[in-house]
Amino acid sequence: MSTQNQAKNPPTALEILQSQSLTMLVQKEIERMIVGGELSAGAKLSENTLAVRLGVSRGPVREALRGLEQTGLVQVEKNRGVFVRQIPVEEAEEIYELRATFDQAAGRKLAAHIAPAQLKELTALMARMEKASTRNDLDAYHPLNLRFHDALIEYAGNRKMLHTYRRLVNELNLFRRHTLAQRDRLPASTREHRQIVDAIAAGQPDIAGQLLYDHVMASRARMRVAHESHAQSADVLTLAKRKSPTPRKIK
Amino acid sequence: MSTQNQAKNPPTALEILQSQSLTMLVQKEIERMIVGGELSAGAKLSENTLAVRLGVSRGPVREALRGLEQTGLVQVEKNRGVFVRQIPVEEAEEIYELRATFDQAAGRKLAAHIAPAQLKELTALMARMEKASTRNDLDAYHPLNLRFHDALIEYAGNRKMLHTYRRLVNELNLFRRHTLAQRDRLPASTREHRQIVDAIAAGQPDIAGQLLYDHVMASRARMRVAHESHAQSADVLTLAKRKSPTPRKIK
DNA sequence: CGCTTGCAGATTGTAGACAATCTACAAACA
DNA sequence: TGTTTGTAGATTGTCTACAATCTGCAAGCG
Repeated sequence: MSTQNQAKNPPTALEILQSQSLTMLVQKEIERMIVGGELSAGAKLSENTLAVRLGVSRGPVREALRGLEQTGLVQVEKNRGVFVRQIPVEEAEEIYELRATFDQAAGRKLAAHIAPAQLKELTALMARMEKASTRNDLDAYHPLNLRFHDALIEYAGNRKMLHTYRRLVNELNLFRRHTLAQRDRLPASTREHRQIVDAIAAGQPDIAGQLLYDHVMASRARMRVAHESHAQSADVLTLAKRKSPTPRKIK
Repeated sequence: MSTQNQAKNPPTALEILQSQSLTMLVQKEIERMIVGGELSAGAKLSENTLAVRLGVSRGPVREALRGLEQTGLVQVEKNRGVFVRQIPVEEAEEIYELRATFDQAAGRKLAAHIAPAQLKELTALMARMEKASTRNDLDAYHPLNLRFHDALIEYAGNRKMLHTYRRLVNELNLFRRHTLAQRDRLPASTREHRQIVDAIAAGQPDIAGQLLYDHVMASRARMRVAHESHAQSADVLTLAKRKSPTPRKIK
């Protein structure tokens, strides 16, 4: 997908018909519902309900769900159904650590050689984040932050890394509380971004890499704190909302 | 899967029946056929043939193929069929670079704190590789090398990283020529392994990480050389063997 | 009163059938 | 002779139907 047509060549209607099978469309739609929050973590996905709602039969729905299982968005339990995956905090932390590793590697590469246009784009994103930060506008800040880090990986020029990174970030969306971790830490986060861009512009690979690693790991630490502070009430809510808990009931 | 029952608790027959749906079994079987070389890169996978051969209907086969598509092992072309993916050399290089990043991170962590039993296991694997190296026995060396690097990632203690790493290595199996790259380089590779284990044992994170990164990137360079030296004849063969080339024919 | 057991409804797993599309070959034409 | 076009066979995409399993509730039993 992203290996072809990178940000140019709008695919023709013919190509769309050729490549977009019902299954793929269904998969994208379900994925949209999940990451968009329409289906919350732990929710059960009924094949029949989805099929009726999307106007197709159960076959394509089942195939789409198999695909989503491999991407880590849903969890299939035989004869019981498929559920939106619940990411335990330990797994979220592991993903953060992986992201830190990716960002570190990207930072190194970019500091060694970055195209002027790319550096300009990073600087522009950073400027917009600084504005959002002064307004303490988390809703504006968060998407910019995502774009900033995504751009870092993209500019590093390893498509496999970019693909893997995006899959991980997508999965992390299932762990809702991580977004809130940034609240009240926008100034610190913004400052770190500036240091990172400066190190890249100055051509200091080790420093840029280390700053990025520390930056992401700091987000991870904030996420954990936010999780723990809300742990009691939030966990009770989560458990109550889930219809059938992961471990099979034994009567 | 690997998050539960890690190398203990042999799953009971009951748990097997509960978790193993036909689709999953079919998916594993097809995957085995692919990585085992029974189905070579570019080969077409006929739903009907697979279904008959495995004694099931087309439904589970289609679902399994959808899953394999997400893991990157096969490529689905609408109304044309699914094919075992062909990994271009550029993508193989990207995977090597990603592996290098993973190994670097794992080396750092292990040098900081590794359990004695784990260090002992790494040392044992290394000793067996040295023996294979003196006999110039690539068939014995290669699986040991895989286990060595897999153990490094496993011992680093990030299950998400391990899962991602294994998926990448699995995908790399589709790029056949990379195994041969090690031939005649066993002594160099073995020497590097010893340096790596020494750095880990000595508790030198930066050195262990750097050595591992360089080690994998050296494998990548050898792979590229091996690829280029066989490029002409091999590519002609590959193209001839493939029944329907990726770009759609236009009459 | 609490626990077990059996049944009814609903949901998932699988198979088979039909429609849409592609591929290949052969016939027709310039 | 080379190109185009039409058609037959095969393959894939999707739907419908049936079998297997699960869930929840109520009746029976201690």
